[in-house]
Amino acid sequence: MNYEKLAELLFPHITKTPADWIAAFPPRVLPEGAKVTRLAPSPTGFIHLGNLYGAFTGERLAHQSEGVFFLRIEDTDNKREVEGAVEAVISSLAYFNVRFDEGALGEMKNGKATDVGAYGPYYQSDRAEIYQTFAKQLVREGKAYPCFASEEELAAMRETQEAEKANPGYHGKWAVWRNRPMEDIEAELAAGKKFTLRFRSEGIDISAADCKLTEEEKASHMFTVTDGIRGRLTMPENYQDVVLLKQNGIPTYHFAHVIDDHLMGTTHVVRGEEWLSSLPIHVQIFSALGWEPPVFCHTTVLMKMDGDTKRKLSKRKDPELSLNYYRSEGYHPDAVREYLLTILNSNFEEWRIANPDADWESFRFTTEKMSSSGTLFDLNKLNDVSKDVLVRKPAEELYAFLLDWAERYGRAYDPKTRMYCDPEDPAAADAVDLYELFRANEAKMLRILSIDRTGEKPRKDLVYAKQIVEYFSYFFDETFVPEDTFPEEVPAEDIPEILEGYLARYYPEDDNSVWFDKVRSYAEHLGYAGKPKDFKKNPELYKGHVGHVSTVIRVAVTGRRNSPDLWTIQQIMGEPLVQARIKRALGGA
RNA sequence: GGCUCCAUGGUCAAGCGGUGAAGACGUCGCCCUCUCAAGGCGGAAUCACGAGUUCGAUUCUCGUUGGGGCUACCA
Repeated sequence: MNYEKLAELLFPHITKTPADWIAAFPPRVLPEGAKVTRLAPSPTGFIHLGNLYGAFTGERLAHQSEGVFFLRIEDTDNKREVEGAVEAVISSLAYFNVRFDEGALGEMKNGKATDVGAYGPYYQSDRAEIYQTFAKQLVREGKAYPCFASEEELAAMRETQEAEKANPGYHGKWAVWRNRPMEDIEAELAAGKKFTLRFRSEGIDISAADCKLTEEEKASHMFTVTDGIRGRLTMPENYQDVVLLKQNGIPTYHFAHVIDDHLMGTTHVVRGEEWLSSLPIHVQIFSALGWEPPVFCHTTVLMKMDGDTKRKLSKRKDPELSLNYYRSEGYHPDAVREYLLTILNSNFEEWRIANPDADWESFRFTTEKMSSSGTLFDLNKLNDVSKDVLVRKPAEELYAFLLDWAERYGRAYDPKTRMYCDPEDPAAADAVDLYELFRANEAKMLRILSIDRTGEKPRKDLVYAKQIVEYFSYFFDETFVPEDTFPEEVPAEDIPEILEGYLARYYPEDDNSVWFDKVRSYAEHLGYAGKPKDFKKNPELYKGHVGHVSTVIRVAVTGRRNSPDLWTIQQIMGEPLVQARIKRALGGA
C-alpha cells in the first residue's frame, strides 16, 4: 500500500503540514511549574454542577501555579447543539465567578463568542483544517485508514458480534476496511462515497475469549499512567480502530481532544470519570503522533440519593443538577463555590473553620486531596455552608444581591402559593413584583437584613433568596400571609384582651427592655407567669407564661409564632403598621 | 455480557500496619431563652463480606458482594 498516495487521495485539499500548525501554536512561555488547564463543555445548553466542579478544579490548578485556564467549546456534534447554549454556558460560569484567561470569551458575533488568546480558534468546529492535517499525516504513516462501512453494515456487524459473544467494536477480523487494497478505496471514492477515518490500532484484545496469550504476554499489553487524582492506573491497551474523523470531516472527541490539548499546551486535563474508560484510546493516539500526553485528572461523578440507592445525578430527573436551579433559587454564588470546595478538597472545610475570614483563594488546593469515590450531593450541607457565607455579607451587599436576583427571577411572586410565576402570564396579574418592592423599600430592606446579624453570635438563618423572601414576607403588606394560629395554651377569650391591652401600652419610643418589661408585667396582671420557669415549676398557679402572651402578639403582628426579636421587628415596621396588624387580628378574632 | 473505577456512621470524610477510628452536616438530649434562629455542652451512629500476608490489619494482596462509568460516525 502506498500510504503517501492514499493520503493525497483522501485529503487533496490539505496543503498545510503538521509542522505548520506546530509553528502556529508555539509552546507557552510560563513560569516553572505553571499548569495549563481548560474547561471544555459541549454546547448542549445544559450546564451542570459537574461542569462547575471541574471548572473550579481547573481554575485552581491553573491560577495557583500562575498558569492559564481557558474555555474551549467542544461543538463537534452538530446534532446535539442547542441555540444560544454557548452564551448560557458563559453567563452561568460568569455568575459563579469562574475566571478564564483565554478562550471563547469575547463579544458575541453571529452567535459565537470571539476568541480571546493566541491559541484559537476555541471552537472545535472552526478547527477542521487542523485536525485534517494531522489526520493526513497519520494516513501517510499508515496509522489511519478510510472506512466505507455504512451504518447498516456496522449495525449488522454488532448483531453478529452479540450473537457470537464477541467483544463489540471495529477491531480484528471485524475491521473489514483495515487492509483493503487501494483499488477498493479508489472505487468507493469514485462512486462518491464518504468515509470515516479510522485509527489503525496496534493493540490486541486480551479480553477476547479466543485470546491465546500467556499471562505474561497479556501483561505486556497493559499500560500504566499516573492520574492526578487517582494515582497509578493500569489498564489494557486499546485495540479498537476508533473513528478519528466522521464522514463530515469533523473529528470525534478522542481525536479533537488529543490534537487540541497538545497544540494548546494543556498540561492537566481535568475531566469526569466517564472518560476513564476511553483513556487507552487517547494515550494511544498521543503516542501515534509522537506526543507526551498531559496529566489526566479524572474527577468523581456527583451522585444523589434515590430511595435507598445512590445514583448519578441525572439531568432529566434532578433539577438541582442544573446550575440554573441554584441561580433561580437565589443561592449566592459564593455559597455554591464554598460548598463545592468542601466536597472538592477534603481539607477545605477544616481550613475554613480555622480561617473564617481568609480569601478562599489562599487555600492551597491539591488534586491529591480530591476524592475518587462517588460523592453524594448534599443539599443540607449546601444550606449550612450558605448560612455561614451569607452571615458574613453586609446588609448592603445582600440587598444588592437580592435586587439582582429579583430582577431576573422575582418579577411575579404569588405570596399565597409561594410560587414564582411567569410575569407574562395573565393569570399572574396580581402577583407581586419583588424587584419593584425591594427597590421601593431600600432603607427598610437594609434594616431587615441587619436584624441580629452582627456581634458575637449572629443569626444565621438567611440561606438563599427564595427562602429569604419567606423569611421577611410579613414586613410588607404585599407579601404578608398569616401562617400560624394563636397558641393553644391561651384561651380564645383572652386573646382580644391581650391584644387590646398591648395596643394600649405600646409605645414605639420604649427601648427593648422597657418594652418587654411592660409585656411581662401586663402578662402577670392577666394571671400569666412573668418567667417561664415559674410556670414550669407551678403550672397550677398560672394560666400560662409570658412566652404565651408574647406569642399572641407575635402572631398578630407577623402572622407567625416564630420570628426574630419582636421589638426589633416593630421598630422596623413602624407604629402605623404594627397597629394595623393588631387591629386586623382583633377584627378577625 | 466484556472492560474498568470505587467501597470508613444517614451524608461529606480524616486515616496511609499498632489510634479511645478525627472533624463537618444531619439527628437526639440538655443549657441559654418571651418564640425562632444562633451559641454552649453532651449522646447515638462507621471500617461491606471472606480468605491470605504479618507478632498485629480499617490500612497491603486476592476473591465475593454492592454501587458507578464505558462499551457510537455523543461528548
